[in-house]
Amino acid sequence: MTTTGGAAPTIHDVARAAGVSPATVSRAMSGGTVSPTTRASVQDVARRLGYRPSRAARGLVTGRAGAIGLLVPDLTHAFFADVAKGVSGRARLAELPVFVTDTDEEAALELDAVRSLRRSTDGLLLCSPRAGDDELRAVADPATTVLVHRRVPGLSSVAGDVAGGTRQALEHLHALGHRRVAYVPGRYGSWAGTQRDAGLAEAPPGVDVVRCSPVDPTFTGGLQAADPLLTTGASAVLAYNDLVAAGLLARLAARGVRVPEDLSVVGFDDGAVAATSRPGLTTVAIPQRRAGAAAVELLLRLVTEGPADAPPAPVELTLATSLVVRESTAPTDSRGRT
Amino acid sequence: MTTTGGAAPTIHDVARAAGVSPATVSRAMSGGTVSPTTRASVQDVARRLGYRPSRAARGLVTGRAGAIGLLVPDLTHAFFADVAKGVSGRARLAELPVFVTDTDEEAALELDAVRSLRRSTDGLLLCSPRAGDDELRAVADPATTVLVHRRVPGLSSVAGDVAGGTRQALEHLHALGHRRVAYVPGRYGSWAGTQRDAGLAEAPPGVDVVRCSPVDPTFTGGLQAADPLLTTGASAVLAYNDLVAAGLLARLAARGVRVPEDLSVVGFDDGAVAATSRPGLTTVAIPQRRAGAAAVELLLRLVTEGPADAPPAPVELTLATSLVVRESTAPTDSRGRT
DNA sequence: TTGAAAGCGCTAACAT
DNA sequence: ATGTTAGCGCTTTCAA
Repeated sequence: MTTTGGAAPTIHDVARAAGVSPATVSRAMSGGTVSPTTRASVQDVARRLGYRPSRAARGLVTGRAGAIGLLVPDLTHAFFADVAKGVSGRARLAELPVFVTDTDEEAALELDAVRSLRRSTDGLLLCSPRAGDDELRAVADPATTVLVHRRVPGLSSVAGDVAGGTRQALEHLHALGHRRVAYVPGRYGSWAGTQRDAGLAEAPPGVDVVRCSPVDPTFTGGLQAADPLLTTGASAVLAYNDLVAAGLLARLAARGVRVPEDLSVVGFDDGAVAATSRPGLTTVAIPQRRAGAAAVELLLRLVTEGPADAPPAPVELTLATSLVVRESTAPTDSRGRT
Repeated sequence: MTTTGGAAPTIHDVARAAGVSPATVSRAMSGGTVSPTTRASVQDVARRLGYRPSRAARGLVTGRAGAIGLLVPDLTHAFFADVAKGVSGRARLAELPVFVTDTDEEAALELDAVRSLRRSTDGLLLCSPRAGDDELRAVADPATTVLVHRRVPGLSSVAGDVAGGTRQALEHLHALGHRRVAYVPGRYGSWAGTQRDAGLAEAPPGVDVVRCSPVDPTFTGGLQAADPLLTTGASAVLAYNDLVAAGLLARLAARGVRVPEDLSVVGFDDGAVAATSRPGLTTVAIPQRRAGAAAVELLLRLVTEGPADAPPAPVELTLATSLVVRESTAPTDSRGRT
């Protein structure tokens, strides 16, 4: 701590030192009606004393916590870490502290966290929640909740255009001459998985999509998927995400299958792995960071406009995805070449 | 929201519904002196009403915020993400919400965040802070601050035994017959860098350590370091961290240098990259997750025992590191083989 | 074992 | 433009 004597200064300390009433200090600090002179002098005193209004006290009277909450399934997953960074950065601009909870991919922990955080925040950001639609609706207030990378009817959300991105990837492969494309799905029943399916359903005419067995959306999952994949006769593969793609790459290299000469590989997410794998991974980029920032903005809007009493119509924001082309995809006529 | 009518129930609502005074409800919820009968009935009513004590109100009277803060330089860096996950998990056990702030590797943002969070938390965890020792001491209260992966005299901390880990790596290489080991340092002046230097200074006799130019502690930094490295005549290289090692691997492969046959490579941190790079990276594992959890525990201890008035002696915890041996290191007598 | 009363630090009417 | 008053939801003496 700095040289200050003891406890943190209160609004009364500032008031006394500035020779005004606490109410005036309050007005001077927030944007109340005060003469420019007093405002300046009060703020000066406040600064000198190192005065910071107590969030607790303010929250108690205003009914706003002055903080928001963010729930993610796994902070160590690059995708969620990016979202969290976006949230943190945008929240800092608004001088809004963020409670972050890692829910360990557990729906139950998620719902617990929502219940306990609801009370101490002005709003919640739920990133790719694992809980079911009904559970979420039961526990989340539509007026103060924004989903990220997930849609639930009745709740506001910000999500990447995953279906569109999937289509882009297929078009890219189609243009390269691929006609038989394998798809390695992740876990069943996730929103992101459903979106990919929607994209696959709109494959360009002439493109056959072969579904492999689902695997864990991890590097290990990719390792597992490689061998079965080679029996499908596909000339290209679309992986559930970059991690799975990286696992594929590793196992394919071990099997002596050359990428992209023998097989083209496309990932999903454009995480750090995509740029650092060998060969560099062609992948569908989702703007997670922007999604996080956008979610904060949307929440701020909801919470600000919210008290208009009427049940607010949920807002659904879609962020464009884009295909990042690297070295893991090539035209089919390069097959068999050295 | 659930079916509740309107605002969140207060202690008065519970008191009324249970036919007791608010004071009794308070005692029943916390561990006060209440008859078992009343306690049970009050808790029952509270549960039925979905009552959650307001943190703000409680904090106002008790002087404790009932929350802690965590500052990290970059949430998307695997190392810090792991720490954050450890913190989040341990804090959940204590039912302690965590304010997380990504400070974008900026000392100024860090110090701002400390100042603004100090007031609304019971304690702060500073992970690898970028600010200088004096700045940190000026702004951080020793009684309520724990550093993670950094030491500053006068402040409590939890850190991995980086120097020891470096020594382990050198011993491993020495045992494999390497006598000339290159070291690729990261940025100047970081605590972690200093620790590695300390370990390097105790290299086994007979081992020559060649310092390369420092690079950004990233994949790109590793790419840059590879070519100069090859001019040093070293048979093995110790990289600042796994990312740099991965960059080295990529560039070495492009240059036709085989790892580990022609050159052994050792990383640092044992992040996800280490296991998924090709070849798998021998690396010094630091238990970041446990460090995060341990930091929460230490903070809890400080804050609990703290009010013993006397300036508490800073506690410095050291966590053991361990060498994870994978495929990127081999005996020197394998050099030149196919 | 329980209740009554005071007050934590702040903001928001309401006066002036 | 500023001061006075009341009270947010809770815990904590102090009495009973």
